[in-house]
Amino acid sequence: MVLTARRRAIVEYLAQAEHHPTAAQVHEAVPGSLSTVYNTLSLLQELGVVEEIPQPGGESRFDPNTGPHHHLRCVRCGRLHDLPLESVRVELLRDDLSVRSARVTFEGACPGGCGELVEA
Amino acid sequence: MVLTARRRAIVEYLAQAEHHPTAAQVHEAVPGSLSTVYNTLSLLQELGVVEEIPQPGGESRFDPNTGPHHHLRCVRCGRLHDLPLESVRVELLRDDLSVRSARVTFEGACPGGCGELVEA
DNA sequence: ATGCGTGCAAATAGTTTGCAGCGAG
DNA sequence: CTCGCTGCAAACTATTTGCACGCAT
Repeated sequence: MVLTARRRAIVEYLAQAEHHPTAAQVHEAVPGSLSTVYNTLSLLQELGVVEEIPQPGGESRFDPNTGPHHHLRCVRCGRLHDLPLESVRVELLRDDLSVRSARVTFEGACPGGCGELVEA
Repeated sequence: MVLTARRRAIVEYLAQAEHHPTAAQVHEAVPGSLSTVYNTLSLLQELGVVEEIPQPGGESRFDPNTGPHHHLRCVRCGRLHDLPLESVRVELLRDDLSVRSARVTFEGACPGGCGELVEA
């Protein structure tokens, strides 16, 4: 596979956007067709550098974050923010379950408040 | 709105199934059309007695659990199990964020192991 | 008689795929 | 020349909606 200018643009947009864009948002932000966006996104998923995060009732968001971490979803604007592993403590208070990982999603407000009331 | 026999059957199936069925699974389990299943499920969501849990790459699952709780997704069979609030401890180690709730999803194995390797 | 639940079929949204063309190595 | 990225259009899956019928009040 080739790291073309188009693909680089998509990766860079994902990496630079702080809000885990939808496929449509990627398509708006970088030139190219929507199918190329989807193709690239699933390619990136196979490479393990991007993760799909399905949203209740809507479009999936795509998380360019390699390692495990947690999320804060803003209940006002729907944006998804990363929270580093170290800022959350999770503990499973049972020893009868075999578990490999834990992901926490908080619901709350954008750090510092968010301007828009809708999807951005 | 009326609690018909059909609706009661859907609610009871959801309540009794331990694995958070998909809409298709509900449809297989109770008589009636698929659209009625969807209609009823979204009705139940509006009433706040059922919650949609979108899955990566597939169909949403529906959780008949009223209150907040956590989940364990089996990486083998895809089933989603409930974990009561008390069996998990979550702590946000920052005070600059305003947060209303936290949901934890563990990835691991079915409690006691699961028979099927696929979706059930 | 009215209202609402139901089911069919059609519509929609999001995503995937087939295929032809083209540009880079 | 060849390989594979790209984009259009068509296919597909999951879900929603429009509409007509029928039962229960």
